[in-house]
Amino acid sequence: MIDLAALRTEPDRFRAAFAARGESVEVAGLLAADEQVRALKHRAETLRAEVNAASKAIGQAARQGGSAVEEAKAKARALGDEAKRVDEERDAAERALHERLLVLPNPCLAEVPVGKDATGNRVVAEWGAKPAFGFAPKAHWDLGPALGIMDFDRAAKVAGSGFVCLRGNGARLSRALISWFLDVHTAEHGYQEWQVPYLVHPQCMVGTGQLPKFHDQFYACKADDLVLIPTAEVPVTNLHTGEILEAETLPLKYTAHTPCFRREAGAAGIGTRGMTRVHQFDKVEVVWFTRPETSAADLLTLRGHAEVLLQRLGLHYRVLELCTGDTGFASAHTYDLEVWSPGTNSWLEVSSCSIFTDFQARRANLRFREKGGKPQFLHTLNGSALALPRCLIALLEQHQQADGSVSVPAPLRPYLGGLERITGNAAVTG
RNA sequence: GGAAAGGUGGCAGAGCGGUUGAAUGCGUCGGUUUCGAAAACCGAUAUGCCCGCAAGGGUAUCGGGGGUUCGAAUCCCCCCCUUUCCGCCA
Repeated sequence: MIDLAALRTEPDRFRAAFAARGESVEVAGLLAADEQVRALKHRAETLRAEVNAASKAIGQAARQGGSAVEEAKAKARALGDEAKRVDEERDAAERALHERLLVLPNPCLAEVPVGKDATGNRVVAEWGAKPAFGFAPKAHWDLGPALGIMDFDRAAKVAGSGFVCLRGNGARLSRALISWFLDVHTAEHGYQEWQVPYLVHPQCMVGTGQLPKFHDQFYACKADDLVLIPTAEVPVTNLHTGEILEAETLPLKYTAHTPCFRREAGAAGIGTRGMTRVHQFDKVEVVWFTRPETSAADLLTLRGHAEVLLQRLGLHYRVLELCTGDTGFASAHTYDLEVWSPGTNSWLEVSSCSIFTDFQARRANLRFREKGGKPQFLHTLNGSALALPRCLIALLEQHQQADGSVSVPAPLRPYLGGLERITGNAAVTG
């Protein structure tokens, strides 16, 4: 959520920021509504002060056995009714304004390139090179089933389209990636590992920015008023809701592996073959709660934590800096990591690293305090490190061999009992 | 799911219709004392919003929401959470 006080003092900055995102926002209307709310608030509080003073006087008079008590009560009652009426008016106006604020996106940082859509994104780094094959590389939807490690048909049987089963060494490889990611983050990058709920209160989704605007993008359990998380970002970012953290504890760096559930409404048909876009996938996420002064630099550090994983897996990838028109609703600056998929001849997003400035902190009420200072909103950052299915796709496709087998990158071998190569497993291909 | 007991400031824990934003203790911070420290003593110590240059003032908040009342942490209703017991169960 944006800072209303800031909107008041520099409306033009916000106008420009919204325009850069391609959003038309009626700033003047917002300011007028804000003005109205403030006026109502002032009136309501003034009236309430009068009621409180009258009540206090009645209490004193009653104790002294005054005679005018009944008369004073009637007067106070009338005053109280008026105060209540104005307060209800104030409440309605305040709610309406709040709803309008909740659908406003976060202004992007000044250095973010201005652009209309994905075509305005810039490639800012590229690592490795496209692997050269002496044969026609296969796509994972051929490779996986042939190796008996991926099963789309049976997933469809139990859950419909948009799901995948991993099997045997496929399942084990996925588990190895998760464990290795978490181990690197906790042992080398200073993160603390969490296991968190996969079902959360809708309010958490407001905190991170998915609600109220993107309500059709995730699964909801209406009977229990809970939603399935679309990313670990949601439960992890909301962990410290309502708390005031001591400044010296920052940055808090958390990592969590969770499944992620996404309806992908409206995405049917585009790039949905195989497991590039599925309704359920695993992901290791990293989240920072940090100070405003360091957050911009922290984003690069966080991005590095995701990149090093791809490097050690020997996977060719590139880094995209998203332009204003393609940056997500809550983010102020985003880098996407895209890994090369030779089988589909395309780049696949395996990580999105973002700084949210104080946007989520305002929504989720995340604050910190310097010693002796006032509480202030902290900054949140997060990134995938990394998303499993697309890592798996790139790994299989980039490391595939002429005979259809796949070589296992060295860091993962200890997690696979020393396995160096995945070959067809006759025992489970039935 | 059933029964019971609870949810009060950073923590512990009083308060159960009238200057109670809330006793007391602990913790924390500042001061006195000390060569220094401990102890002791003195003082300070919630958050949001509004008005104000400030000092300060106002308002709201005692799990959440509604109600009764001139006035609610205190009374009533609904919901949530915690603990214990029973049931069920990985």
